[in-house]
Amino acid sequence: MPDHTRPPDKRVTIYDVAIEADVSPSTVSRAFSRPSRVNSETAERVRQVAERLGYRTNPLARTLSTARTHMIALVIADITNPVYAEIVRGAQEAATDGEYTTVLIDAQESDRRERAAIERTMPTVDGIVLASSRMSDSAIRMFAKQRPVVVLNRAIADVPCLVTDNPRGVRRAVEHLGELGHDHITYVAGPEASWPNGIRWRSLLEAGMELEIKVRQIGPFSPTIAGGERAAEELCARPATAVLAFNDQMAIGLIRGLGRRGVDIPGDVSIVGFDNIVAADLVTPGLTTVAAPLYAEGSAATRHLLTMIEGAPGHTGRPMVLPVRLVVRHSTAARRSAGRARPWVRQQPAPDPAVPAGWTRRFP
Amino acid sequence: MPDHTRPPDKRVTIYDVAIEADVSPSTVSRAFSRPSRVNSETAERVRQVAERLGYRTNPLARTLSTARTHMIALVIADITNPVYAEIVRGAQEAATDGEYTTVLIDAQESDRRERAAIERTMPTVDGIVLASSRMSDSAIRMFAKQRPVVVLNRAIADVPCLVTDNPRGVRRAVEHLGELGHDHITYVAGPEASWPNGIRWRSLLEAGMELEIKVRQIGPFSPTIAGGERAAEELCARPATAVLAFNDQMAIGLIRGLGRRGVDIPGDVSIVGFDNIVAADLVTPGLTTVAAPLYAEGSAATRHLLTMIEGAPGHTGRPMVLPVRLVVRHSTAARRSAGRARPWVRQQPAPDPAVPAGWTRRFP
DNA sequence: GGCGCGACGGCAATGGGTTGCCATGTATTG
DNA sequence: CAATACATGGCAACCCATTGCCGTCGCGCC
Repeated sequence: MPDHTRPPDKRVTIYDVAIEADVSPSTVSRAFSRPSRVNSETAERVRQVAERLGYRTNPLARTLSTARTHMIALVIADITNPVYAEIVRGAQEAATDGEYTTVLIDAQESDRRERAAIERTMPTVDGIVLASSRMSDSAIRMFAKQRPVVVLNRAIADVPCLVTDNPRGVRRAVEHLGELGHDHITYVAGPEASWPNGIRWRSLLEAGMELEIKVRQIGPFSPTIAGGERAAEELCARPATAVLAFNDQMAIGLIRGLGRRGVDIPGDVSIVGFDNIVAADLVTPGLTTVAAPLYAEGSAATRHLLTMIEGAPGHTGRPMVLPVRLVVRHSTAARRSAGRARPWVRQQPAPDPAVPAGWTRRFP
Repeated sequence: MPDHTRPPDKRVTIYDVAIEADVSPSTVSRAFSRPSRVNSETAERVRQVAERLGYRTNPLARTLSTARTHMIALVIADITNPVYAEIVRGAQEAATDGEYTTVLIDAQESDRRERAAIERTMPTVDGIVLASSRMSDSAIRMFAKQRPVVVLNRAIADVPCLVTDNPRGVRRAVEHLGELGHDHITYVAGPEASWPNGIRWRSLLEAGMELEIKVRQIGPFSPTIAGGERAAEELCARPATAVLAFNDQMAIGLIRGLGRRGVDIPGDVSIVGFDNIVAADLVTPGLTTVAAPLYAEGSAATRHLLTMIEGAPGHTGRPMVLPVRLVVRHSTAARRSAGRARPWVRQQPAPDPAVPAGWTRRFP
């Protein structure tokens, strides 16, 4: 029969179980945390009593003596960017498998916020996965000294890193554009603090060199749709026939921004993005983009972090690299004219179909 | 000068500060946790010593005696659904303002996972925000007995709830469709375990009754783009001229699924969604949808949770309700013919523009 | 029989703040 | 001036599980 005497708000502790099972609290503790250290019959009895009393080990108390919280922090640059959804999922799955809980930190693309949040959270987590950090290398190294850290999408000496194969991704994109007859590619840059931004540009320089395709850069712009739309403005001043955007959100912004100005995609300009977010398949035209195994990124980074927390040394040589692939959709096409890039023909943009008065056209 | 004698791996505790400041540990503790309880000069001195020694209060230790972890759990149905991004952001912002840390739990649309994750996390958080829970009312009530809980997008008696004004949203959508000449609306249902799904359908019934518009329902389907595409198949068997989808993702799936079958949107069918996710503005045609103040939802729910954690009673009357508004884009239009719904003219779907051989057409 | 060893379980310290209660000293009030 | 109130700070118990160390006991071996 259930125990109605004990006030229900009082937690059951190992001491309660100890009294009931007629052993010492340490035995109860050991019965759970190191069963091999106690006679199996005793352990069984303790477990039964614990069950009967509804004992649940208090993770907070455990934390205090073991100095392990069984929590990890996952820091992402911008939760609004759908790339992170799959990364988060992969990380959570891996963490849960290892009996760890994930604390998500959204840095909102801000170095300052990121640092502040990590500093606040650091004491309560056993390790950190930094996905696309905007902090400086030295800041990251500092954190890495205090806790196990795995860095995603960035290579930093002496810190375990996991990156996608940006050079190959860029190379594939450039080859693709080259095959379509493009001999100039404009890179639309994302945040300067973003490591992938740097490596993508450098990879583009290199690929351009090898394949004899001229490259140039505009930006930086915010890595968002709005950022891409701003880039579209700028691009109008210096037209291009092929564009490689830092990420899909910017590429989508470009498609929209250029589209509104009457530029035909892919007729006038071919556009390639990075990430293969869901929306890449939703815009018109569908966006050609370099896809990365997002789920695997989150999962692998987290698994590696957990081994480090368990005491493994942490893979600090060259970064582990994950493969990418080019997904071709409809935002890229053969170059229309073989001559020099000519100013775009400004067509009349399609007029906005009438909307009943009184209805909001766009949500601000 | 810095202290080089103390081993660097040893944390500075209140005891160290106490000795150095020549007060008792309790005074140090109070200097930080209840400054009013100690002379301001003493407090200042303690703070300076603490600063000099690099003391940082250990949240884990605090946790053990106060039984407050200063963490809350935010449970969302599917991190892949962009609606949650803004909700998460609002929640995080509010939590951070209140010095709380957020643990994100992605239930992956599964009742079972959701329960399991909450049970695991419960002991380490002070409260829970349930955004679009798929659990049963009774399960939620059970959790609510153990910890402060605020429920988002759902109304449950005796549990503080926050909902958006679904009836009004539906009403607006129906009025809009009515003005466009539609006299039949098909509701494409989402998960049965989703509360908004139920209320939206009921609201539609009611609005239809009042405005003399016939309604019917198909589904349920998964609340994803894929789900919407499946719904499109089914819809082809029983054509409609106006569709209200459970959410934007399904609506987008419908647009694509129907589009592929040569159905003209909005010419043949008008489609309205819910949520106003970013992608609603990206698809062609742009999706008319009912927008909710997502950031405010997350923020308000969290703020309310924090007051409950601080001891406030929790608003358990009728749920608090947040306003919505209809965002009209291009997926809705005047009904083409005034007669009965006629079978759709199956146009030839636009052929897929050629793609260089060897390139992946779509990322699986 | 004597010695050594392993299995088992208990004691008590530990982790780092928090807080109820009491002691002291100062300020206020009648 | 006595009496009460308040401000301040210390003591020690407490939160709860973990773990190093030690004692006991039984068994096996020489």
